[in-house]
Amino acid sequence: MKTPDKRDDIMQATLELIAEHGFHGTSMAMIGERADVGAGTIYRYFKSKENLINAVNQELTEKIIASLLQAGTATGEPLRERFLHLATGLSKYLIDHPIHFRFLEQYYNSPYGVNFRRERLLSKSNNDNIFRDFFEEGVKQKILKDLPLHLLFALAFGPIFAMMRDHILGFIVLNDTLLKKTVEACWDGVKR
Amino acid sequence: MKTPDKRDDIMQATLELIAEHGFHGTSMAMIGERADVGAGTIYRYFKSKENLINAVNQELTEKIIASLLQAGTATGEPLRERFLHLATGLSKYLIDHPIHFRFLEQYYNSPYGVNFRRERLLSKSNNDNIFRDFFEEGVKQKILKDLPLHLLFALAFGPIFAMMRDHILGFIVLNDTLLKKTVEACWDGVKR
Amino acid sequence: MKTPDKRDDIMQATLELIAEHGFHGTSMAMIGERADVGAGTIYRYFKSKENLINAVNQELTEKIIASLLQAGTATGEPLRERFLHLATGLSKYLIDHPIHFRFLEQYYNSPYGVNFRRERLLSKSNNDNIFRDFFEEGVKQKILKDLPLHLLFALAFGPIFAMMRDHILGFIVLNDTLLKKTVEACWDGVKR
Amino acid sequence: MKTPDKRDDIMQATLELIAEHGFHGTSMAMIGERADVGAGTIYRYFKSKENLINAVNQELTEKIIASLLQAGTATGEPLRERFLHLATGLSKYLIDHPIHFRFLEQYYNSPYGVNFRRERLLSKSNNDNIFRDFFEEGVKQKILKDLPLHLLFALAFGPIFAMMRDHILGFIVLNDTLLKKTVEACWDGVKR
DNA sequence: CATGAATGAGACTTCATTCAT
DNA sequence: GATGAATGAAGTCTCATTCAT
Repeated sequence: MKTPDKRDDIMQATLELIAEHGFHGTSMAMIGERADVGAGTIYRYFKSKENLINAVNQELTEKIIASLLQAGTATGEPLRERFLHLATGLSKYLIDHPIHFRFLEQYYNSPYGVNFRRERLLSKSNNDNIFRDFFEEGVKQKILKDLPLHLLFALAFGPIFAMMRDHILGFIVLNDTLLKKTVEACWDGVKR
Repeated sequence: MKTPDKRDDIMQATLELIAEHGFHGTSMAMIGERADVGAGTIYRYFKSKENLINAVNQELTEKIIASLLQAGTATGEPLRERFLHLATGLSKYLIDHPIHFRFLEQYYNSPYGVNFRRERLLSKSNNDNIFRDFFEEGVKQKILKDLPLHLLFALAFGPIFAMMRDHILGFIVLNDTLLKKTVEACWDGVKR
Repeated sequence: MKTPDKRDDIMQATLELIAEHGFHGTSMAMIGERADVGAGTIYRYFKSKENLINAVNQELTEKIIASLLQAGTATGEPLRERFLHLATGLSKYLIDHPIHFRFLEQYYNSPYGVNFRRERLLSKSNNDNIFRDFFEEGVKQKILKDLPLHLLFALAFGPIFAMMRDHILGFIVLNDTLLKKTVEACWDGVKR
Repeated sequence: MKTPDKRDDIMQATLELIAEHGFHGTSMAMIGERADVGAGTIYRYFKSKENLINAVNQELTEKIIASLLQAGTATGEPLRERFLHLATGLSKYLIDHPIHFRFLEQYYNSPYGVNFRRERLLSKSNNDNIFRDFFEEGVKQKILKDLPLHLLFALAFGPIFAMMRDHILGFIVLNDTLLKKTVEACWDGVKR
């Protein structure tokens, strides 16, 4: 049975391989092999390796946002609850998809990614931006510390990314209790 | 008479280029050119590219630790003061040496670095380990949250690393006030 | 459609160049050029230079053995006749293929070859081993001198290899009469 | 205490290293180190690597000839005795100096050596040539087979060189009895 | 004289990309 | 459309040779 969509196979193979072997450890031949596709075929769907990787990044980002939007709570709830929901949702997503996290780390530390990196999750042009909305409202309500948005973002999610690295390396074993405590600690960091 | 500077020139060139172009974006030829040295000369001082990069990493790590030890405060002081000192010292070092930060990020995301990554700053074998001592004491005194060391570390310094990324990209402009607030917010994250 | 000849072209080019310029005098670029093939193409067929050279050696060895088996005489014949057949066959093959002889000399004097060298023609594991069989039977029948197999081999074929060297250098011009006399002289050396 | 003659040290180091690691496995740096001499110093005594190696070859050849001349027997003796003396002397020399043999094999199979190879031991210009004298006289007296000198040489010494290779590789263990038998077998090969 | 640091040509090998089938 | 054989630029590393000290 043929796979319905070769494009998806290629992207999935790319995601896995780059998460595992890093950027330059992944050759187009490897991707072709894993996706069960001729090396040349990749170029029917993507103009270049850079292009392919950017596409994977984009898709991943969209998936995460979608997941967060779904997990997002009604704007009516107290800000603290909304934060806990958001941060827990993000954490759980990353824990469930460590490969996505590994890929994004590789991506943002590559020459390809550095150009894309600018203003992703906090971008003004991104109307769906849940994070921006959340932080702006929190500052206005004087519930969050009076700091630039980027700093609030760093305080809120920096620990979660750092935690993920240790989790993937096996330095910590996360469970619901531990995760809950950590997310609450993040709240302590941003709340006034 | 030997030119002991040549070794330093090579390491400096490596540091800058890798910070700028990443790991695989930096060729030995580029390093040689920037250091004003024949490509083959590098191999008189370092056995391989990997070796050279490990040496740069080591030197950088030592410099940072030295800087922190110097900035470290007497153990007699209250824990909160010690933390603010430590975190501010680290932040200032990184802000003053953004290239060091960029290099280390590249390093820890490379196949070379991943082996070194394990337990560096928190290593038991590292007797000078200021961070470990600090966190262990804080937990014992019930001043810090009762969490695994790695998580405390993530809460305390995750925001600082995230902040550095945005700072380097120019998304935030840091001054002493802002830095002070951020570091205090980190304390809020870890304190009980 | 695949070009199965390309692999042969590469092996032929390797054979000729190494026979002529020796092992380290032959670069992969030279091989590519002579075979009318991009340098990188060689690596589609052979994992490394060492690999390629081993393959050429193997093929050559097989060809020689095949040629000898074909020239080999019925085991019923007198031992002397069998020897003359064998030695003449080998000599003629080498005279007809001086390049093969040059290559093998290079090969057995290279670090690559030295590992292969052990027990090739006399190997117990080589079931087709005509030489071993011949010598063992000759000793048992008390027709050949009572000496270790390796020494019998040296007595029988040492002169032929030495002759080949002089022949290739043009010091001697061989004809059938001369060859016949030489081979008979070799028999005088091994017979009791 | 300083070594009286650096030139000799360099040649000795070259001899040993090339015998052991082959031609291209021996770098000028290695030679310098083994000879306890700066790499650049070698060039005070020898114009180039090729030059140095040719010098070693020359010296070795002279040593062997000298050794043979010394071991050579009075021309009055029967030819058979003279041959046994000669061949045994050569064999013993090579067995006692396996490194010399290894070097010469490397040398004659290198692009450097191939140019020198022409007419060494049988050279007309070499007045001391014991071998040539011996064979010519033997043919004239109708004691040796009526064959070109090169072929007689191949028959007489080809087995000895082949034997040496196996001896060095450890395939045969030579003792006086075995050597005597082999040398006599060589005589069987050349005598009429 | 002696040194050995410095050099750069050149070796082997990989890989993103192309193109004939 | 799909393929994968072919390519050649570029990367890491070695080493014979030079030259300032």
